[in-house]
Amino acid sequence: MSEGLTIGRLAREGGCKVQTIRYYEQIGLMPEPARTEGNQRRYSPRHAQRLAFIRHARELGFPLEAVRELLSLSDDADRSCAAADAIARDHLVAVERRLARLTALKAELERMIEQCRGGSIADCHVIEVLADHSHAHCLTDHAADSDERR
Amino acid sequence: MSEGLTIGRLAREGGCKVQTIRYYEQIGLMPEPARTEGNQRRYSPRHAQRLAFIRHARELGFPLEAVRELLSLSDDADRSCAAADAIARDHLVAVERRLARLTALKAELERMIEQCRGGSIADCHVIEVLADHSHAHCLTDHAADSDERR
DNA sequence: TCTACAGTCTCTAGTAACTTTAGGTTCAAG
DNA sequence: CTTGAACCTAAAGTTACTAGAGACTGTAGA
Repeated sequence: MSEGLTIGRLAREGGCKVQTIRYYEQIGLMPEPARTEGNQRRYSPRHAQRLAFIRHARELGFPLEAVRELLSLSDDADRSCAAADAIARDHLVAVERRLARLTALKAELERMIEQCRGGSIADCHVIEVLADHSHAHCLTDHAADSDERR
Repeated sequence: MSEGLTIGRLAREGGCKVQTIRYYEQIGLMPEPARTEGNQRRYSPRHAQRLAFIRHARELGFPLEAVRELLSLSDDADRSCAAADAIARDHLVAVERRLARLTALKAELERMIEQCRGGSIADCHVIEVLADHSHAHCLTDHAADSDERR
């Protein structure tokens, strides 16, 4: 007869783990829900909505801090759209950088593998390419670093 | 008059931070270098080569564990190239998955931003798209999750 | 009503790959 | 001989969770 969703159901709906929800609560992204007499969390549809928002933003790759900002914007419907737009634009730029980098990596990996035609390590191109950075056939733009790592 | 590279110079050459080198030493990726009387590290060209290998592999996005394997393969020039090839192939698959995902994200972000034409949050599409996952215009393939996060 | 057992609770620690901080020591130049 | 940049160790912080331990709750079937 209990009211509301259990954390397990909410997790299934939101496409995440139970622990993730508790984690979001702990860091203040999700509000504390009601509890049963036995101290178990029971969630309302509003909670489900908020989790959906968070998960969707995360799936789009927004870092949690950006999600937090986005949430505070959406809580206050009168403010201008500009801030949300700026966050989205920033993120787009980051995504584009990562994309460019990954595309280059893919090309280089394919070339490395292409050249690997068995034989011993002594003339393995995979190893060789890695060992000698200045190798003429290195396509990677090393100026564009610290994107992948961040 | 000291022999060898200081850690600072090695870091500059390798394109990483001083602390990163100490970290690699700590986890056994870089061998312990000689020390001066005053206990400072002094590196040989061999160290520089090894760091270059590691950094290059990292730039290509290989996780440190893969780098470790690759290093042990390259230390032993008689073994078959097949293992290195397999690692590279695995990694290529991972890169391709991330690439596909990022491409979809970019499209969705662009669409979100495209639709944001000022106005208040109440009708901001950035927020709206995030809030309503089932929105018809959501392009993201949510089956392909857990790539971005990992 | 009893009992199983899946689900829940809190708390702590672990993950990758570093980065940062604190508090001190060494090196090389002027 | 003094200054200041570069170095040292050790420990904690970062992101976004994930996993485990050990105990408790909720509910469905016998």
